[in-house]
Amino acid sequence: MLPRKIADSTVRRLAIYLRFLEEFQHQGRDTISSEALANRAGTTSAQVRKDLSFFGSFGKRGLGYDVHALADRLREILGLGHRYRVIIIGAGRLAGALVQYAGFSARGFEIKAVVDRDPAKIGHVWDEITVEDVADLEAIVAREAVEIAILVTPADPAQALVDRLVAAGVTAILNFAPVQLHVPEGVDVKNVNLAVELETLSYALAHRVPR
Amino acid sequence: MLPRKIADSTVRRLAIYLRFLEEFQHQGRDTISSEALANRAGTTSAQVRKDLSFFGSFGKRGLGYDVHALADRLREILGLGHRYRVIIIGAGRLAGALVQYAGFSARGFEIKAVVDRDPAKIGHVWDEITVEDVADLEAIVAREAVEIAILVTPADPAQALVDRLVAAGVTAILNFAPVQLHVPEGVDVKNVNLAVELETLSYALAHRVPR
DNA sequence: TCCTGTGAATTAGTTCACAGCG
DNA sequence: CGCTGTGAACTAATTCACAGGA
Repeated sequence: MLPRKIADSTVRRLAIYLRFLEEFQHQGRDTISSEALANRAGTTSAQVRKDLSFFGSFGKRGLGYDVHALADRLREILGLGHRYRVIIIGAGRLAGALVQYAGFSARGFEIKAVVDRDPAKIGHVWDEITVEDVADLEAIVAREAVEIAILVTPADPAQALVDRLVAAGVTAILNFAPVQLHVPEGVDVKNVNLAVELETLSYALAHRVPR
Repeated sequence: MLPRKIADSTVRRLAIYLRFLEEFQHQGRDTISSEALANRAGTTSAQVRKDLSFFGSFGKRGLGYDVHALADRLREILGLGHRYRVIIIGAGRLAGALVQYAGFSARGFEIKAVVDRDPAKIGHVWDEITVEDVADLEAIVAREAVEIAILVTPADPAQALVDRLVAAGVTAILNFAPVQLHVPEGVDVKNVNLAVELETLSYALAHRVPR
C-alpha cells in the first residue's frame, strides 16, 4: 500500500477523481471507465489509469471501475478515512470563508479553533467557534489535539507562528501567507498564493497570440 | 518579447521572485544574487537563472541582478504593467475575502463588480461595491469593460455562467468552483481548489514515514 | 574572483500502444 | 470485443557544471 514517492501532480488528480466519483455515485452510476473519468477531470484516460496503477489495479478489463469501490480506495489512499482537527491562525475574511467552507467538513477536516492577535476580533463567535487569543496558541493546540494548521496571516508574523505551531506538535500546515516557511524535517507545508494565480492569468493575457 | 512556450511552473516562480524583489527593494538593497533570491523563494540558484534566461539576460556576472531593474522587467513579463478590470461571480464569504484582499489591488487587479443570484445578497455594499443581479451579467461586463472573471459559485451553475462570460467577451477566468470548465480556444482558465490542497496535506500525513 | 548564462546531463512526468483478462 | 494495466517511448522540467564577462 506504500509505493514510494508519488508525484504531487498525481495526488492532486486523485483528489479530483474522487470528487467526480462521488458525483457519479450520487447519480446512481456504479461503473465508470477511465475515459469517462478523464473527460470529467480534464485529463486523459491513460493518465487516469497510470495514476491509479501506482496503488494497485482496481478496474475490470472490458468494464471499467466500480464507482463505489474506487471512491473508497481513493479516500483510503488520500488518508481521508478519519477526521482531522484543524486550527486557523488569523481571523480575517479569508479565515471566515474557510470556517464556513462546506468542502472542508465534508472531507473530514474539522475546524476546532481560530486565533488572532487583534483584541477587537478575540471573543467573536463564528459558526460556533469563538476566536481566541493567539497568545494561548500552544494551550489551544494541545486542548484540541490539532493536527493541521491553516495559516492566514500577513507575511511578517508567519514564520514565528509556524515555529510555535511546530514546537506545539503540528506537522501539517496550509500556508496562505506569501512567504517561504522554514520547517524541520517531518513537517509538511503546502503553499497557496491567490495573487500568484491571478498573475499567471495576467501572463497568459499578456502573451496571448491575437486571434 | 515572445519566447517559446514557457512552463506554468516557471511563470509561477517569476511571480514569486517579483514578490521578494519588491521586499528587497523596500529594504533598500539594490543588488541581489540568484542564490539569495533562490533562498527566499525556496528554490535553487540554477532554477532562478534558468527561469530568467528564457526572457533575456538581466544580470551582471560577478555581481548579481539589479533589484529595481529586474522587478520592472518581471512586471513587464507578467503583464502587470497596467490595471485589470475584474468581476467576481458569486457573493459568498470567499468572494468577500477576495474583494478586500489587498494583494489583488496592489498588483493592479481592480474589482469592479460583484454579482449573485440571491436576492438577499443583491444590493448589499461591500467595500464600495454594490452586489448586483447576475441576470444583468452581460450588461455589467460591458459597462465595466471587464477582462477577468473570478468564479466563486457552487459547481452546478458554473459552466452556464462561464458560457455567458465568454459570450460577453471575458477571456480569462480564475475558477474556484470544483468543476472542469469547457471554454473555447483563446480563453484561459486557472483552477483553484482549496479542498484539493488540504487533501494533498492529508495524503502526506497518511504516508509519512514515522520518525 | 565572483556570479551569470546556458548547453548538456539527468530526472520527472506524460503519452503511446498493445498484451491480456473479463 | 472493450477497457485495463503497464512497459517503452517520448516530452518536459530540473540540475549540473563550466565557460566567460564584470
